[in-house]
Amino acid sequence: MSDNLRIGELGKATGVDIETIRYYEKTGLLPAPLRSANGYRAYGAAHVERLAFIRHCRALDIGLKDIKRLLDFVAHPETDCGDIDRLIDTQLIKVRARLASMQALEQQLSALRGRCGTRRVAGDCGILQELVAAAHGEACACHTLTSEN
Amino acid sequence: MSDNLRIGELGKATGVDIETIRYYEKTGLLPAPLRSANGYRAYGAAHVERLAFIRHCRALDIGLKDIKRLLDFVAHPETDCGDIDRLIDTQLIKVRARLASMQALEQQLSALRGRCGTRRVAGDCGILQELVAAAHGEACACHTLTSEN
DNA sequence: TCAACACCCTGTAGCCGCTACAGGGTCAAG
DNA sequence: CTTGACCCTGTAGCGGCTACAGGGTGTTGA
Repeated sequence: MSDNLRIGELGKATGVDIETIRYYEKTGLLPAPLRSANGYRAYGAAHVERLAFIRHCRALDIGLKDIKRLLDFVAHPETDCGDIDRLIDTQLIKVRARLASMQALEQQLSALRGRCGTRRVAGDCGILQELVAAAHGEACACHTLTSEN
Repeated sequence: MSDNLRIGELGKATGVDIETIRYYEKTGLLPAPLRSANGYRAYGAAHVERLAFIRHCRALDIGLKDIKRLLDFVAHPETDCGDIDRLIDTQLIKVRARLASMQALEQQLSALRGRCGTRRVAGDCGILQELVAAAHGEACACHTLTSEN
């Protein structure tokens, strides 16, 4: 049913941009499909499935290399699955760390926005003053924030 | 006092990598310093200040272009400060949007991790099964999550 | 005296995950 | 027979660094 799709149709079916699909092919993430007589790519159901999987993982912010690893696991179900746990764990740790630093960031920024007075020129701007001052202050919370990621 | 610093010293003083400092110079964010007789860059107090400001803004995840704009405001205090408000506002909106999608992400991932059973091969892995299934499911929350940023 | 070492220089290429062209071909409808 | 939507390849660019290669400088200690 979902056979012999052209790239645009595959894109619509999975919600992935055409250029991105070609990029995935180039990097080996999505196998090169057959070609129809005119040279157009002709995708089958397996491609739809695989691309949907990729997109789902990307939505989970999993890197392309890790997605490749996961796809290898799918292809070789006899492998030890502990690696999958670890992959997801690592991902979770990464995400939580970023989450924490984003929260700190949000605090800083909304505090900053609160500094804006009613003056109309940059010289009197509370935000700017705060930014300049904070760049000096060693006690600023965001200085411990930089060694994230 | 903090005059005639070499690039390594400036780096230490501000916590910015040497290569990054040179990159900032190349992109015009940090003005090119004088050179000492041997051709080494010789930084002054103004550079320390400016670089600290840049670093602080980067910690707030403000883009280099916007930092340039802020520095222009600092240099021209007579400008209308409404633009600064708007810049910070935009930044805050960006950060909050990302924060929300990161939170959704964290939920997804920790749910995923919970799916891991005690099986030892990838074929039985609950995480992998969930990922494959979720890629199909249109009802999956993370599909609405992709149009973030 | 001279070798080891830390530091500096320029320039270029690579990272990730796309995105945006340029410059062409294919094909169905009006 | 022309318009327009779609497809092709290939390359370059984005942001914000990071990592070389291939060289020079300057201090320290054997």
